[in-house]
Amino acid sequence: MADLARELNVSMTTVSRALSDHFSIGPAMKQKVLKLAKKYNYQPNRMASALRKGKSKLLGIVVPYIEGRFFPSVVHGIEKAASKAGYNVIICQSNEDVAQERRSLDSLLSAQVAGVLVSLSRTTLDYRHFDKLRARGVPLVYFDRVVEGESVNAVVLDDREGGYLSTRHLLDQGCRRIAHLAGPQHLNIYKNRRQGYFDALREAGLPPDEELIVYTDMQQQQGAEAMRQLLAQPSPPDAVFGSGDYCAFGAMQEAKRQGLRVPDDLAIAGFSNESFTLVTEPAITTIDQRCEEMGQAAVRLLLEIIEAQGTLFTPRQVVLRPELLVRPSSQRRVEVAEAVPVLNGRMY
Amino acid sequence: MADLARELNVSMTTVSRALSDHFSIGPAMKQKVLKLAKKYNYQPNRMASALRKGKSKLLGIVVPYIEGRFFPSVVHGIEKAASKAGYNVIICQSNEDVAQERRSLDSLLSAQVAGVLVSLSRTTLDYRHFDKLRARGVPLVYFDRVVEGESVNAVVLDDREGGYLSTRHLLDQGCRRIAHLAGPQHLNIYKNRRQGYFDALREAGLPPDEELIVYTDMQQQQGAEAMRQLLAQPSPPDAVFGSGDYCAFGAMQEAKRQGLRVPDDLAIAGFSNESFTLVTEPAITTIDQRCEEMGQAAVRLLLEIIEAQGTLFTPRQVVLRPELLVRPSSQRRVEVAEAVPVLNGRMY
DNA sequence: TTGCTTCGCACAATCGATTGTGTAAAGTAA
DNA sequence: TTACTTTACACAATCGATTGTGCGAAGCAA
Repeated sequence: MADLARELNVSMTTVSRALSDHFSIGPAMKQKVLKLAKKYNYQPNRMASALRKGKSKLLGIVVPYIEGRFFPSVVHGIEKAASKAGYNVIICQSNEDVAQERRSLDSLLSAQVAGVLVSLSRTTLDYRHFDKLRARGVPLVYFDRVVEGESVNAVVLDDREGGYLSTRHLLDQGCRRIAHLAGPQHLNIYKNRRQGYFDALREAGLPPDEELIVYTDMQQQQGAEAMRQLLAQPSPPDAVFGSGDYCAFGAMQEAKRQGLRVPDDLAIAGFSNESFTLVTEPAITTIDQRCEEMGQAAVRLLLEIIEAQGTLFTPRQVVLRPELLVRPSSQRRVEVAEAVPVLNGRMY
Repeated sequence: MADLARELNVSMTTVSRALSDHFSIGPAMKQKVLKLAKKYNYQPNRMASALRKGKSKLLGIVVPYIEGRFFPSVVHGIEKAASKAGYNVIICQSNEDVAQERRSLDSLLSAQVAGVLVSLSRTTLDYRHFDKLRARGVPLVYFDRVVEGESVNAVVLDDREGGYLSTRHLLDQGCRRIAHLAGPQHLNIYKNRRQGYFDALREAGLPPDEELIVYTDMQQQQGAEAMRQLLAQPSPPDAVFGSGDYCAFGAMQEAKRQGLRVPDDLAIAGFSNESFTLVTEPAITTIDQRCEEMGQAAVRLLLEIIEAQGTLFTPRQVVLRPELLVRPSSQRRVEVAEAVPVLNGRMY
């Protein structure tokens, strides 16, 4: 910037203000500065700017990990929306570990991020480390795995609705003994999926049966294990709603291994729309989580808060509607033309 | 920092030097400063530090996208290694578009990153925009999709070896007319996979047959289309080596649709170890790309260059060995016990 | 005690951009 | 022409941490 100022025989003040379109700079001068800046391909030092202004153009993300289908897609959406708004994103993985989550937050704070997007680690039971953000005036938006309540900003999928839609669909297929593979209940998402399951059953006049609910850590093996358990019961289920695709798949494998036909003897539905659900045989009915929209919605909300800095901002919770994807693993009633499944993931 | 200095009745100089363990500060004072810093939970402003020192603790990543299996896993490895070394990573997506790749670089430069990791966009044919990095003294390491040559730092999978291993394996299974679904040849990875295919054929004394090579954009549909084309030939192939899992899967679907048995009538091998390859029927033989190792290796190399700043650093190319994963889609000879496939992806 | 080295710390400039305040010059109204 | 407003820009302080230089005090040998 000093070079530009020298060459134009003006002060750095003028250059700075010309570049930021300040009213006190004449249009002629603005043009000259802009042209020269382009000529020299001038790029402002954002650190210096951030230091002086106290606000950077950086957003922080803290996710449990960047693998599988869900988080990468959300991050994809976040980065897309953020870069469109002129922000860069710093990404941190908590690896499902509170301590690392805490460290990530510290790291983001010292990097002077303008705001933070968080999806809680599985081991986070105490939320005090997030207070530091508030104390420093750094806006926070949770997504997917959130702290529940009216006082936080959050973007979530309506997991209850997802659980409801899946269970309702299984009921519609004529299933009456629907088992549920539940996930860790301290995470809002799994709790809500289970709630949706309950709601659909109640609506159908079926009493919930604790025998039909198995708590798992969502892994494929545990799904298989749960299935063994369920099939050993005197009156085994005629359908399974898994809180995740991996455990649903494990359950399906075990059922097939034991000679059951899917969906005729046992209908199966999962959750998350993992890409592999499309290529299993049969393809697994699942719930799409609107990953990319979730990322974009989270960024929109965060930027809104950032722009409202100073003003009081009433915390808001954005709820996205899940989409039920009906596939052969649960389709008992309607005989559909066998569609060739097309993976819409990225090829490589 | 000013607060600490005031409370201890020393200068900020002393505080700063005590915290960075400078020799000119006495051990007693160091202890006092450290203790007070801990008490007040002091966190240095990394922007200010970076501004003064001219070097930040930020690394930039530019990838085509963050979806599918490959890039998220690499990014996962990068973030893991970087955070262990005290760095944060800023992530940018080029969306397979040169213009956006260019913008991403500018953005990272103005964020004053200490180094950049790049995987080229599919549309990048001209590499001049990377010169700006060199001009500004910002180290650059390419990974996977690289600019070829001895003069750049790069971490790649030995794609040629991968292609060789796959083709060799198919030959070992008794296949003699092995088709190849090739990818865009201006990307090193696809060119090399094809080269490995050629090498294996030559080694086996088989002349390459242009009729058996179909150029695709790696999508599932194009794989199916290619298969139709190949099966319509007078002497159709008895095996297919796809440059990617998606197109290999497309090919397999089409073959099955036309009544061929896999692997008996047609053996199939893909590339990338996409998670879905484990659950197709039959599961698809593929090549694991060592995604996470690639990310970690790239960070190691980049940090080495950063630390060697000033010193002359001879560009280095790191080559990772691919791993052939033999699965039923290509296993003609040996009858193996049917293993239950276990997805080791992240559940959700 | 003198002279010299070493230790421990402070002063002040610096990184690059921003911004409140001050001030000429130009323009306007009376 | 005088008085006043507006325009266009410069000065200098500032954000928070770092660092070359300088200086007093303590330690040591002679």
